[in-house]
Amino acid sequence: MADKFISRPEEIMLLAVWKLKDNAYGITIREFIQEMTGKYWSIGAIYVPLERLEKKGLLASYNSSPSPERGGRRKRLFKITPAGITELNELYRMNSVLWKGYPKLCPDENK
Amino acid sequence: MADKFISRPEEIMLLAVWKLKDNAYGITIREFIQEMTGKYWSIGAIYVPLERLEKKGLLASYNSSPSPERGGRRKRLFKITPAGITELNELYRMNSVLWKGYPKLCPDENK
DNA sequence: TGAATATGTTCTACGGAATAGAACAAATAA
DNA sequence: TTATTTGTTCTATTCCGTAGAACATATTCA
Repeated sequence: MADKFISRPEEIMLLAVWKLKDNAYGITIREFIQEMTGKYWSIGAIYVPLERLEKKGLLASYNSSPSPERGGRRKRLFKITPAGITELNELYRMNSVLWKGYPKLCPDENK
Repeated sequence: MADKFISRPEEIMLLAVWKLKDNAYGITIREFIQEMTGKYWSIGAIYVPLERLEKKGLLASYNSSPSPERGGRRKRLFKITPAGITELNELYRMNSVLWKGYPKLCPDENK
C-alpha cells in the first residue's frame, strides 16, 4: 500500500511522548499509556514499538544525564521529531474524516 | 494483553460498514475506504479483515437476493452487530481521551 | 446455446508488527 | 561488595496486514 498510516499502538505511543514532554521514557510512557487505555501493557509492548518509531524517524532518543534521585540505570528519554508531529497532524485529520457523523453514543438499534 | 482494542484497519472497516448501511459489501466498502483514506487498498486488504471481524462477532454477513442490475455474482452484504457498535463506542471514547488537548494543527516547534 | 463480459468473492502466501517477559545493566545505599 | 532500585535490551511466538491470482456467477449477444 502506498505510504500507510501508522498503527494504533504507534499512534498511542507518539501521543504519549508528545504529552509527556521532557519526561518521556520507558517507564513513564508505560504508566501513562496504561492509564489512558485502562489496559495492561507488557514491557515489550512499549520498547519494541518505540524502537521502530525511532527507526522510522518519528521519535528520537538520548540518554539522560546520570543523576537520578535514587539508584537505577540511566533513562533513555524520547522526543517526538518534526516528522512525528507531521504524522500526528495527518492522523488527526484522518480521524476527523473517519469519525465524522458518528454520534457521541451510538445507540445499538440492532435493527 | 487483556482484551485489546481492535486495529486501525478493523476500525476503518467497522466505520465503513456502519456508514454504508444496507449497501455494505466488498466492492462498495473498498471504494468507500479508498475515498476516506486517499490510499489504495488491495482486495485482500478488504476481505480478509472483514472475515476476521465476522469471526469476532463484530460484523455479520448474508448473501443478497440474486437480482443485481447487470450480471455478476451475488453480493455478500455486511452489517454491524450490537457487539460491533459497542466496540465503536469504546473506540470513540478512547480516541477522545487520547487526543484530548491536541491542537487542530500542531505546530512543529522542533524545540 | 455458448462465448464474451461484467460483477464479486475466495484463497493463500508472505512479511512484518504486536506482545510477552526473562535476562541484563547500572546506579546508589548499607 | 552485596543488596536494592530503576530502567532497558533481547528475542521468540503469534497474529495481523497486505497482495493479487484464481475462482464463481450472473447477464448479454452472436
